[in-house]
Amino acid sequence: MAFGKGCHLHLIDGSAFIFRAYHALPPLTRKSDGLPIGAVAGFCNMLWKYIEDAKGSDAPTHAAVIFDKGSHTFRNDMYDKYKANRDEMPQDLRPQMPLTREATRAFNIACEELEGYEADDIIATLARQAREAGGRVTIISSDKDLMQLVGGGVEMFDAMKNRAIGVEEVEAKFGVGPDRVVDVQALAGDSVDNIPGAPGIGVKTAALLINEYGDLETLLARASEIKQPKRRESLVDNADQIRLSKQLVTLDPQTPITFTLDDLEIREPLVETLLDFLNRMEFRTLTRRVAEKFNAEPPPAIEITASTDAATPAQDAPPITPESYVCIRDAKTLEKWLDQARARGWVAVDTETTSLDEMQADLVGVSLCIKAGQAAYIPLGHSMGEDDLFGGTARAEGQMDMDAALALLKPVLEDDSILKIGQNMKYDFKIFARHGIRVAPIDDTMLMSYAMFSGLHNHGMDALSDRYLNHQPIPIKDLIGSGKSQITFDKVAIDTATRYAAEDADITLRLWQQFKPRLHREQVTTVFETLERPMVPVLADMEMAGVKVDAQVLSRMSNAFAQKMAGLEDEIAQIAGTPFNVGSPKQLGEILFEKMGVEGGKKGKTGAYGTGADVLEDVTTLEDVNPQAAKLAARVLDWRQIAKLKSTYTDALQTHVNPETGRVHTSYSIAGANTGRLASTDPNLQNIPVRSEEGRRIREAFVAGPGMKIVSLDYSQIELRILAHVADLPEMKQAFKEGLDIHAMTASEMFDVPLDQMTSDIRRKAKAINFGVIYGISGFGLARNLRIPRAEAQGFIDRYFERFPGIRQYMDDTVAFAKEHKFVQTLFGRKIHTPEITSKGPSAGFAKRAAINAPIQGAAADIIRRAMIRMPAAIAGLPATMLLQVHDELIFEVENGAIDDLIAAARATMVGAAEPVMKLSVPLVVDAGQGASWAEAH
DNA sequence: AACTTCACG
DNA sequence: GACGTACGTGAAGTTC
Repeated sequence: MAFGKGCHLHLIDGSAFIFRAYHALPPLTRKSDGLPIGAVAGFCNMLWKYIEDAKGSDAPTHAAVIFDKGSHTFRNDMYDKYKANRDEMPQDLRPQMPLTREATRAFNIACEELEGYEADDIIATLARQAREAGGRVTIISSDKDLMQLVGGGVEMFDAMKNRAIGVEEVEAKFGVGPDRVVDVQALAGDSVDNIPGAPGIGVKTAALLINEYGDLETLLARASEIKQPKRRESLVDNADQIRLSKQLVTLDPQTPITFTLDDLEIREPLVETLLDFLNRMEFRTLTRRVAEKFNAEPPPAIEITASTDAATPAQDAPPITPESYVCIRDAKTLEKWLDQARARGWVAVDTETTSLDEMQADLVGVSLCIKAGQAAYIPLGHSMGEDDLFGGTARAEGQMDMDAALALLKPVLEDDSILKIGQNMKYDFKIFARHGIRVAPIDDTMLMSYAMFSGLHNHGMDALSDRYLNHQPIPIKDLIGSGKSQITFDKVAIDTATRYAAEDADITLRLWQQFKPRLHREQVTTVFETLERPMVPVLADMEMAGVKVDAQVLSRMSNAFAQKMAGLEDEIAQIAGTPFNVGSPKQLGEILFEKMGVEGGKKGKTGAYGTGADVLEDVTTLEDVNPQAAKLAARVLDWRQIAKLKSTYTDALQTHVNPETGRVHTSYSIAGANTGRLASTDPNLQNIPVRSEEGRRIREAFVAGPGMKIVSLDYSQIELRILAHVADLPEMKQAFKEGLDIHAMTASEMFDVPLDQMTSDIRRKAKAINFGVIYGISGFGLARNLRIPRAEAQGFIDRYFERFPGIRQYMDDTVAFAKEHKFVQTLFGRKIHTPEITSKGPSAGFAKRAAINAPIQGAAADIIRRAMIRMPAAIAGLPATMLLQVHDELIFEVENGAIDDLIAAARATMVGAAEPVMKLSVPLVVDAGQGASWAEAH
């Protein structure tokens, strides 16, 4: 079809795709030969996503990917410094360039480039031709240099933000229409491309001038009339340079291309060619996806031969074949399998249940694996798929009696000489514990992965299997469905369940065989054995104990909150002049910043006004300017606080009270947070309110049983103490040894104020700085936190570094270490990987601060883990139970008569938790509290 | 499912 | 001249 009216041309900025892919991904290499391949992988994924996304109602009729060719263009002949400040192309990107062209052709998309011209010029030429032919054009790019082309049927599309860029967006960015963009760019220049422009004039000023004088030539002609001396001189003195800049930024719409628009017509991918290319690149996931999409058979995976990578599955491991798994239906067969486990000394174990909540889940079956490929499933609680006449479910045929099977399993699961291997063993541990079996000893592939790879990827079975076994397990959704029609596992047919469940045990064993030797190579065996694995029984016991929560107290609070909210809603509707959903930030933003005319509303990346608490607090100060809005903001803040307390706490907590135990049982994820911290879920009991008076009252509902009290012990300033130790800060260490107020001491050092003349405001500032340092301080962040000018904040930081030179050293050393090794380490050897540390752009800043914070937050996490692991022995014999951990705090339930003993024993354990492996140069201090509720104990 | 907001250390 | 930043989490509600 000839290009013409009604046609729609997509032009993809290929170089932008490549660089985005390169910087977004870690430096991946092809497994078989180590060829750098990350950018190609990202590029292919982006192209694939583009193709999928472009299939909508506004689908293109023609499309092409346009690349830059070489680095020398006609602009270099005009100006030899053009793009001269660009870094050389990274070494590992260079060999990927031709592959991106090959990839484009493999997807059967037109692929064009032209010697001596930039991709932007070709795009300009094609856009012009398409417009002249009466068609429409969409440029897939967010490059500002292309914005001059927008308008009259040409628009841009930012594929990352999923956002169209039309005339309005261009005007928002440059302050002028697309036809004057080059004038503004000529004046403002561009440090990235080394366009000189007019010194001292940026986009804002340039737009102002162009809007006033109409265009660049008029402006330059009348430059002498400009009042501001700086601007006038800059324009008068640099007129030639500005004209040159304009030539440099203006795209050439007449490049001598040798193809026509008709050549760019959309073509279906040639499936075989495409799959062959993807397979040669060894992109497993994408190959599979593409094959699935076209219902094609994926080509046989490339054989990996010359690899020393431990990720290569053992040569002798048979392929994973779910059809070969055994279903154990009688005692004799089970005994045979258990004998195998006894003979080998290990067995991989996995349980299937009816729920993810271990406290409510019923056991449905157990799977075992004793050797890669040799796995079995023991169905124990399967029912018929359909309900019977009486609304109950009949037990499925061919299953062992549950008690009989567990009686055979128990001696093996509790046998000291047989290692039980699991993936996320805490889950199975709890299931078995509810049947009177304490599984030990254990290994856990999830925790092994966490010890070795924290920060690199998550540690779920699907991710590990895909990554380390090159195998995608049967998705659970295939068995039980999803959403409303989801069924419980006991309803799954036994033969289907056998394939799924035994596969999990098989995968777990294979992962374990691969990980076990690698723990040593990665030098994290001690971390795994002293900080990860022992947490499993400790946390399982805490979770099973649960904490008593008085639902009546919560219910009363919920009712009170509901009344208060209703009152506030009425008041808010009245101030706004119209009722609206107060819980909708979008509606609130529109009312505040449009209807009520509050100025300075800032839109986020989705185009919605920000209405966070800090923004609303600023609005409340506008009493004189806009009293109605100030009042509205204040009421909304009140409403928000109560709504949060009600929905997240007083309402939700009630639903988490277990009907059998009358207590709330959280679940801790051991491998959730990168730094070694735990995370609490379902419900999260690590973020129960405390900072506000109203919120703190929720803790009154966390109570002790009759004759008992809640006891709380928390580390005082543990992260600052660790910082003082690792960064070697003599003044701070001394202050901790003397038991001084550390924030007051910091303030005194920094602001030269004697301790006896300290004010709370100065101390507050020092406290914010102390925290800031732990987080990888920046002037901007501190300024925002303290609500002071940025320059002042920067002054504080400079002074802090001057007074505590060890800090700067620590930060520099940590970042340098991270850059060299791609991980950082805690005092106890825990590794936290920081793959982003070498990336460019904003993510580099994030990675840096995370790298600075991780060893400190991580060491604190290590220390409380050590205390928790020792705690059961330390308090054995006392009528006390450890219930909760909140990062630096442990909460116990203790009989009244044993409170002092408990505090003494637990405090000693916590204070000495770093020893004997680590002798800190600062003391650890533990504060204790007690009471009828958590509110009183804290 | 993504985004925004807000609770904690 | 402009941009975009404090570290680590989980849950609820709205919007698409």
